[in-house]
Amino acid sequence: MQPDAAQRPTLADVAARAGVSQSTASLAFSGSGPVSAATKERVLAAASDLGYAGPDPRARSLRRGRSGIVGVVLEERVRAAFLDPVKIQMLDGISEGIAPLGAGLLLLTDTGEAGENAVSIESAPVDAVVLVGCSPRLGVTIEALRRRGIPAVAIEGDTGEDIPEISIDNLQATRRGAEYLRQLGHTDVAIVTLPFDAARTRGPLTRELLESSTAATASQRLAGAREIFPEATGRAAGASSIEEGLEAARALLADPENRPTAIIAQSDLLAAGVIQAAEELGMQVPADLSVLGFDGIRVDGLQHDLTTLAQPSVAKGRAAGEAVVQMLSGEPPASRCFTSTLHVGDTTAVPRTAG
Amino acid sequence: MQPDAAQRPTLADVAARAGVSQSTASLAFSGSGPVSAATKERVLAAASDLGYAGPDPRARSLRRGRSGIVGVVLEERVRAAFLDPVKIQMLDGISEGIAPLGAGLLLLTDTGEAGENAVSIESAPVDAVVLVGCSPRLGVTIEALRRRGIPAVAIEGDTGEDIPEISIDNLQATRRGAEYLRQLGHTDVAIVTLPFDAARTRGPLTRELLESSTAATASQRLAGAREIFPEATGRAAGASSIEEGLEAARALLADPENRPTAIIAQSDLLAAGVIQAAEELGMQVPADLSVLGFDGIRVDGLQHDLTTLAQPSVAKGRAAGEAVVQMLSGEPPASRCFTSTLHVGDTTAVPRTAG
DNA sequence: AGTCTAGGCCGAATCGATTCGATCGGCGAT
DNA sequence: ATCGCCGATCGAATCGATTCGGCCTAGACT
Repeated sequence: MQPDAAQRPTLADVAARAGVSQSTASLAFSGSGPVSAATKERVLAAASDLGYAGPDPRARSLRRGRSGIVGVVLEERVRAAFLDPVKIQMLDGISEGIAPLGAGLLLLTDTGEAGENAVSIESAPVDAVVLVGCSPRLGVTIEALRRRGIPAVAIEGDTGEDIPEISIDNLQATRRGAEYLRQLGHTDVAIVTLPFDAARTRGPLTRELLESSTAATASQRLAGAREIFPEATGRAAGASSIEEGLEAARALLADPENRPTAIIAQSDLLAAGVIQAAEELGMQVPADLSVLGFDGIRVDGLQHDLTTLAQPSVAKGRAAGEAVVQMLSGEPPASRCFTSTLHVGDTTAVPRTAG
Repeated sequence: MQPDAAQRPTLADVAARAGVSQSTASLAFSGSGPVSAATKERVLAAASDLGYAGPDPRARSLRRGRSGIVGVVLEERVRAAFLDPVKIQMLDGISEGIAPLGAGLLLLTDTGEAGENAVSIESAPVDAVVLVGCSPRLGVTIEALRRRGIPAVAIEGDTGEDIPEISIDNLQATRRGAEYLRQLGHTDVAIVTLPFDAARTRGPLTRELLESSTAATASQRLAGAREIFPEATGRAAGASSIEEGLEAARALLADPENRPTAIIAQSDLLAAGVIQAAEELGMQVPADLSVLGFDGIRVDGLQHDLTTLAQPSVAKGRAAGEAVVQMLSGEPPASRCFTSTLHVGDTTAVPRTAG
């Protein structure tokens, strides 16, 4: 084993030294039971002598059946989530929402890869989890949680199950944004979407791709756009990032003869990439190309005030955290749907009349 | 208990149904032992029938002595850490560094408040922890970890113990920045520091405050500045935030007759606050006041290109994660010290010659 | 053909604490 | 004075899995 095989003292050792039974010693620590002040002090003194650091959380949680940990399932590498301001805001909100529990936040990813020693969703000592983001693997994850009997709440995920969902008006919001573009006079609009499937397939919006979609957010936002522009096509990005937006937009704008006058991006980061691509090609935003984002974050380094659909990310996280608290206290949790607002910045304008 | 008292199946149930012993069933799951393919399949089938979701992580970690979780101790509320870009970058690096473990990342705070059910540093099922940031409570925390026998690595914390430390050249870097200010011609320089003590005392840099300092980072950076400007004084902020920088700078610039020509802020966020305060007072940066930051992050909304000491935050986190991996595999971990570089932006200039 | 070997499986101890039910004085009430 | 009750404490079962040592049997080697 470990080189420092010097056995750490256990509650039994402490009890023995204090001359009380193990059960009494336990009571002295947890405080959940009648113990005389004198005895308690004696136990604490013995613990101090022995360098006992308090009950082992592993044993405690085995016995109690609760670990005091809430899992947060991110759909991607932790690193990627940290780079996404929306995720950070949600995490922030979640941490605020579960504060009354005093529980820790365990970051997990939904990649499906489970190493030998790895802590995955299938095997993490959590009392509840919050599913963050529209992960394509949602179904599998939920099934695993159900089997383990772990309560869950989803943020932006069409679970189709009995787990509460915290969402926003993806379809209506996008429709509102699209409508704004139409009012400005746009008719030729392209879309850069979030990933649709588990493989995060990048490329044109083929019918197969859409039909195989497991990502509700991307589908809903697309549907909202198509209620206004039924013919609109575009490309799916491999993630919500500036880089992916750049790549998708390069493809959409490749042919100078045949460019849309506006691009609807399903996230602000994608929108930032789109703008970058347009400027690379010598186009001006919004004169030559209007760009609509989604999220309402500030994109670092972006010189524009993005026209976008601002969603209350922190509030979503907080609501999810509160739902967790409710579930753990036995109350039936409620789903909630928040509303996004259209922020008009300087990346949208009347289209330049085509020649 | 829980309303869903329908007992979840245990390994024993699975074993019984498969007609094998519990030990064999365990082997079938963990794969660490000789089990015939047929038996293994039978066990797995039984598990599937019963809806068994795999070994309970709580029991497993009690027996194995490892939880597969690495704790990250933040010196403040999780929320605050999420708002600090430096922290996020470090988290990012840590997650990258511990990737080979496949371990989860548990976010913990070092506030010392331990509620009834709360998971604190004293009682979290972690295999190791990374102490992030220069928490004034470091000593107490480390003592608790030592008693529990949990290996730790500190980022920016003078532990004075045998735990490895990942740091940067705080003193030398600040001296370099201060030297640059002196070369520009500044002689009257004030300093806005990070908190020195557990109470995060805000206010003038009194001798008592400095002597009671438990925060190495603040002390080192101050020492570096004073090697160039021995007489420099200033104020301690209550945290690394724009708000705190604003408040400290308001005090330092309160008297129009007696203003420094430059302010050294111990973080970029503080520097942003300083700039804001100066502009509030009608001063121009850098014409009326030079401002030097520390960190090298991009501060959202800041219109300046801050002159600052850029530190490799991600690399620090990654190094810490790697050190954790080493410690858990028994190797003696090594401390590392990274180097910061002076980035000259547009917030520093030759001082306006005093009347 | 006899013995040795090793794979495959089982029993039981163990990890460290929590908690239910029982025991035992001592004290207030009748 | 006695009954009953309550607070303090103890014993022992329990949480759910891992793992060490031992046993059995079939195949291999001489």
